[in-house]
Amino acid sequence: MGRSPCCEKAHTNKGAWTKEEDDRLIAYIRAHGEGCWRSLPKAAGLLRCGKSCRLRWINYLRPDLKRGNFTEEEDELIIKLHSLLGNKWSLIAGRLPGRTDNEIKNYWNTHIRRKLLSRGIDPATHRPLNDSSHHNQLQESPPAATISFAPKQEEKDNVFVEVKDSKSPTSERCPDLNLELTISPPHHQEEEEEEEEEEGDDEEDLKSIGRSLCFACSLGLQNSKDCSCALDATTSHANAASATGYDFLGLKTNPLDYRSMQMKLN
DNA sequence: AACTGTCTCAACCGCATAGCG
DNA sequence: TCGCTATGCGGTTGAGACAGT
Repeated sequence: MGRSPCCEKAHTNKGAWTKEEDDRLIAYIRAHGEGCWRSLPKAAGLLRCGKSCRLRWINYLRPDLKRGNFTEEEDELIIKLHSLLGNKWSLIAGRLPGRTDNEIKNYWNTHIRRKLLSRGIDPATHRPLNDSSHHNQLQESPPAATISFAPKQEEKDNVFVEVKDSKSPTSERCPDLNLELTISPPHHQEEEEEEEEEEGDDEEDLKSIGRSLCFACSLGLQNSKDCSCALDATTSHANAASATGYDFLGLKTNPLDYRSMQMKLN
């Protein structure tokens, strides 16, 4: 037995939305706000399931959507974020105000994938296509654990961003994406990659995380009494702040800021 | 003009998980 | 603690637009 359907399919419309349906949905959300998607269709007089309403609103009707071509800067940001986060489209969308996860996912699949391939880069792994030394990592989702991206030329003398993700194909300790950022001096990426190919188990992941932050800090509890960072308190806590996403990629915003956006309804 | 192949993107589907009683 | 429901997410599909022949 499968799970029961999310709605009474016999009495719901499917497919493209009509102008009238859009108007009804917009009018209802303006009056009552988002939420209660299950009951919304009935209340709004729509013959749609709640999921469909939610998707239509989020991906198409929301007033804060940009709805234009992606800029070159957005392209590059998406590529960087994808190399760090993998196919976590909603997290990526959280970094691109006015863009939806669906839009970015489509754009990735239709444009950016091709762009990377034309550059000779595997869009799944963000490594050179002919880089056979990493063939074991050729998979649909990029290796989300311990990903580093090389700084651009002009960034090489600056800090180097390294991401530790405890949810990865090789370590499934935590059910939620838990990005832990550390900032360290520039180092030799090649060396580290070789080292990690040999390690590759949870214990080693934990060790490498522990080098930068204590457990409390890695959870974002940098003011906790449990903090036991051996490192200089100031710098380690600055790192912890970056781990919680305050300055992720220099954007200084909350990773999920779009979710907390106030609806700007007229 | 008609046909065919390709591309794009809105929408759907199913699963995971948070929240609640 | 358990079971159920609602919501969110990522993968996939398919209709329509467009380009090429």
